[in-house]
Amino acid sequence: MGIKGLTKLIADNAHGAVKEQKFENYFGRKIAIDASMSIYQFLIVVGRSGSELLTNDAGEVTSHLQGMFNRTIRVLEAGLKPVYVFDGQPPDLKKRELAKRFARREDAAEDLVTAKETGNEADVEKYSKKTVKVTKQHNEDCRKLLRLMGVPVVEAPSEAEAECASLCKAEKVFAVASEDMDSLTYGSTRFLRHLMEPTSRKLPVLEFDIAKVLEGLGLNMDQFVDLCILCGCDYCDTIRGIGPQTALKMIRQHGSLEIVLENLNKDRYQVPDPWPYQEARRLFKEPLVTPPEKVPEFKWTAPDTEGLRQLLVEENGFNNDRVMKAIEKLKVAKNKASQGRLESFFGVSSSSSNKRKEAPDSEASAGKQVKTAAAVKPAKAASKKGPAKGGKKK
DNA sequence: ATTCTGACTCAAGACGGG
DNA sequence: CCATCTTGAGTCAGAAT
DNA sequence: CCGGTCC
Repeated sequence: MGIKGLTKLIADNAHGAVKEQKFENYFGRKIAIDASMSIYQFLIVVGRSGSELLTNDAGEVTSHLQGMFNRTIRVLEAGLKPVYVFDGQPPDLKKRELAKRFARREDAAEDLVTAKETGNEADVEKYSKKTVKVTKQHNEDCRKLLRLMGVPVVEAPSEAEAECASLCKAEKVFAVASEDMDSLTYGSTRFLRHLMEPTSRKLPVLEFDIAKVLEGLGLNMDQFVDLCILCGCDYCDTIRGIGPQTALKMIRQHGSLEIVLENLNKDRYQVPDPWPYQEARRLFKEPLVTPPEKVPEFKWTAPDTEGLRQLLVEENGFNNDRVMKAIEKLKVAKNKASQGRLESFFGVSSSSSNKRKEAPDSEASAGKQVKTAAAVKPAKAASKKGPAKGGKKK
């Protein structure tokens, strides 16, 4: 579940590390996205009524396809270049955490049975959400769908978040989009939250700049990783009595987990018996990922019309007209996106952007990007609600 | 008065028509 | 050996320091 | 912008 309390800690202590951005600002950017997390959300919410989801004639769930298809079209229409990253084998250290989640799901499954028997609609709704799991089949379906849509897919050897961060560090992508704060712990240089929310919830995209996070917290990257472990992560239990506040205080004071432990009042604080912080640290700093030089260059190709029709219409009962219209959108989006990011801003082409083989959009990303961010600022101030819309959700 | 815990809750997509 | 995997935010209680 | 529908 990410890093406990890290959002608040950064908000309180590292002002300026987070910028509010607009979705449209990422035109032309390559963005790494954790696929499993998206699929999970689709299974929770798309087409659900009671404990039912969208299904094909064979009774197989299709909510994930519906969700992934539409969202990806949306993303491509906005000119973003998504790279979907799928999970591989979880590290051993995560097994205990996974077992916990498994148990929680089983409990929910029991409650669900009861709720169905007693006919309690609200409870059926509640518990069925908690029993959702992303299966291998869902992942396969989505990989197939994305490939047919011409969107690159990465299969991570282990944690998708770690792979995303690695791609970002190597500048294979501009940023990582996730809701999971441990993207930062893995070292994503640029990290986006709520990238998909603005359509549904009108939240601004939050862009975290890790360099500024470190600056604000007064830590180096190694210390930041230690801070995250001390706050609580998927790999280690927390030390009772130590939360985000004291964790930050202690790391600032002592500089590393080793020294913190040396100076820790063992009567006051009890360190969990196996507390594999060194192993956890290793997983954050040197996770199992594809070596960046072995990552093939990402390509966004034209959609395979017949393949999509076969998969969605023939095999899964999607409405033919809808699918065809959607494919048209894809084609249009592809043409629009094939122009560079700079052209979309200035209306002219920049010849310099073709020099490097891999850098058409990472060169603009480096330092100058700050200027465009500054240009956006007034817009943010102006967007301060108020006018015609009213804003009340009734 | 501050800080952490733990148990709890809630909501989560996207499109198109009126 | 098989199949596996979500997450955050907010709040409110009570306990420890 | 709200409400039903998507499969």
